[in-house]
Amino acid sequence: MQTPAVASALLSGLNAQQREAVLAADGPVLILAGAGSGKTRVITRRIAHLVLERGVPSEAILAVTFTNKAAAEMKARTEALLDGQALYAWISTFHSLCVRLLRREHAAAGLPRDFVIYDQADQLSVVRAALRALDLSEKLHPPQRVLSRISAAKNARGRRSPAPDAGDESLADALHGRLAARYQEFLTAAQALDFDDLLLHTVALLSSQATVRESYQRRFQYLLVDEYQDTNRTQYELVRLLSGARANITVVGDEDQSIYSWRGADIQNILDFEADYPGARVLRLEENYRSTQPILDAASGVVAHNTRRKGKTLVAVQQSGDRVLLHEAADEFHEAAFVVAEIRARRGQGRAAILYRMNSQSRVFEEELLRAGIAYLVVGGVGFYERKEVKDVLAYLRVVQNPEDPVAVRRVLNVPARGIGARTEEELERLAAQRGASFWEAMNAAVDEALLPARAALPLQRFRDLVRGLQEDAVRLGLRDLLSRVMERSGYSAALAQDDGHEAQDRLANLAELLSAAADYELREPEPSVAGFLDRVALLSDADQVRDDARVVLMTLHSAKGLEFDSVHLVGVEEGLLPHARSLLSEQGLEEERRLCYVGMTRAMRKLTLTWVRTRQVFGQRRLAEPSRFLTEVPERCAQRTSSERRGAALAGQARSGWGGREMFQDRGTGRTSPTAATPRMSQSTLPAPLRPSWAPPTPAAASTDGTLDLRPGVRVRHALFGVGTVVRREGAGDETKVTVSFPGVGMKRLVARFAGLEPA
DNA sequence: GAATAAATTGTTTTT
DNA sequence: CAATTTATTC
Repeated sequence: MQTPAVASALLSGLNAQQREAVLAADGPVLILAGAGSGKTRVITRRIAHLVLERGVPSEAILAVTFTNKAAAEMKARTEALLDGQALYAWISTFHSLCVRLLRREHAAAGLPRDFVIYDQADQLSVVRAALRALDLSEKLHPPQRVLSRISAAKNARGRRSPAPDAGDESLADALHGRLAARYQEFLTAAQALDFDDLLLHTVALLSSQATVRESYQRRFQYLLVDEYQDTNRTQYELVRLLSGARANITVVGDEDQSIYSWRGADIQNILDFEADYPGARVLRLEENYRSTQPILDAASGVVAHNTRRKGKTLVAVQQSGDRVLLHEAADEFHEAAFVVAEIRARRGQGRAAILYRMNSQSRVFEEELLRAGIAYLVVGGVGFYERKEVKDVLAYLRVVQNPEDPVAVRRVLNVPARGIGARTEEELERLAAQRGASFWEAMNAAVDEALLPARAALPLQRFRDLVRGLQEDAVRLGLRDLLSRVMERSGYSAALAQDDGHEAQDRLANLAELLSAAADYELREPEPSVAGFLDRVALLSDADQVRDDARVVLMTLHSAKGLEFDSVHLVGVEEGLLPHARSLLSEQGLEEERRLCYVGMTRAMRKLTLTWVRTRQVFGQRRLAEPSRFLTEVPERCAQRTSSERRGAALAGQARSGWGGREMFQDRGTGRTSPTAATPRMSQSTLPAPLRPSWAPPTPAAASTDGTLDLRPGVRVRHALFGVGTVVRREGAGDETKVTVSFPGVGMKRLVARFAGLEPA
């Protein structure tokens, strides 16, 4: 029913295996897609094929990925194939799919309409509260461990994966049971769902409510799941429930890239697919388009040492290429110097990545890059939305939306300092427990019934008035304006503005950036809302920060999955680091580390370098390091070895000599840029520029600044953070214009007009 | 109650 | 080593 032209366009440039995958008939399909085998290409073309040639309405298609970035890319690439036809398919992450579903069906799911999502930091405060309630010490029960046990228990009920440490004493189990119960009570009281709950509630909804289940099964006739090897048990069930008896399900995955078992991912899901979905077709994509043969040989050589795998043979399309460079450095500083020198030498030859096992390894590389005047982007670590000031202001937003959220309330109760101390807080917690009321209710009672001395009650009352006032504002203001109001009325920005230290300035800049992000969201989203913004922020992942225009990117091996770079530098390839010491306890742990190494190596398109050091500073002490066992698994025929005495030293010298320049540096985590004149120290300094996560297309440059704004001295202007002020002085012209503005109650501020976002007042 | 100084303590990976 | 928690002073 379609023209042959379209059909051939969809299949052009595909190999036989890929075509088969695109054209596969209805029913369950498992695509074992090796690294770099054109997996996304196959998925997008399959969707387009369903729509264009099989006449499937696009809204009947559901595609699930693990990161927002992957979802955005899949959507964009599919749209490009549809010849202008609108795409109504749901393409999203597991977690946003669940949020979307639960918000629509909150009544059937038995959830409050405005439930909030707790991220890990929030979860940890809940665990601490549970420990306090049961009078247990954090020393004996590290909140982090408690949390992972709770999470494991929540997901483990059922078929596979026996409880993680089954040999535990029943006493400890009982204790954990009580902790888990308390934890869940607190979440319910706060009308909050954690990441696990999002999935679990969706599964519960679909399995208990036949009408709801059937309506979605009817709607989603075709289901595609990416990175199937990383699904956990709950995600597995969700997929099963949605695919129904029809089972038009296509899953794509690679058991060699399963690296999230510690988060509950069950490699068995992909290994058992054929048993779970009888009659499944299994297709293999074994032609690699990304890497050169030596890189592939090296990576395959490593992963071949694993036993639990289906096994496949990847063949590179690009036959020739440089050997893999294996480099030994004296210490981490030499290692960084060597890597940076390499990156510098390959400047102009595409994107480079520095991949490491843990975030703390990034620092030395950042310093070296800074010194060399090379712009870079650090993904993960302390991300933008994890910064204190950002979390604080967002917590205000949460309180305004839902004052029953005690984690948020207690976070901002005394921030900035307003005379509500630990004593008062404890008193309120006790009162809440005693009356079986929420923290917020207890606070109201304390104020209204004068249960506390005036000295404590007065600031509490002022805090309550603040929240109530903001709640009124929330009714009429948009997100950005509300946020701005929060910063202003809470005194948060004023408190920061009074402190003229470096740090406070950076924080102000971050808040300005948060405002930009909010404005950006409002502009882009068809139906912007406070809840929607908070949802999005909570579900943002590190990998979402990766911007395609960053030439040098630093990140963990985990974050690198699904990405590719012209050159990859896998650093710290040492025993205890990769494989990590904590994973050596079990054979499975070791195998996962090996897969991690494999994932890192296969990110490289043309050039791969593995480095390790002889000594490394750990615990603040210099330790001897040992080359990773994985290095011995790299076949010698595709390797070239060097060490820091020779080439590294020479290149390092070169790197040091080439200082300075006028490069733009990208700041950690946020991807914003700031001009730096070769500052030898690490700089957190920033100028506000719109935060633009990679899943959002760039905004047209037009409506950003208004050059028309009159900034002569005496003019009154409004600033998002500082409120209304009077221009005192103006310097420079055009983009360089700087103004000094006097804000009552804040003081004099010198602002770059282009970035300050001033409005006439 | 808040701001500083001192001490302690822990480091995998994260939707 | 750095980041966070705890003691001390104002």
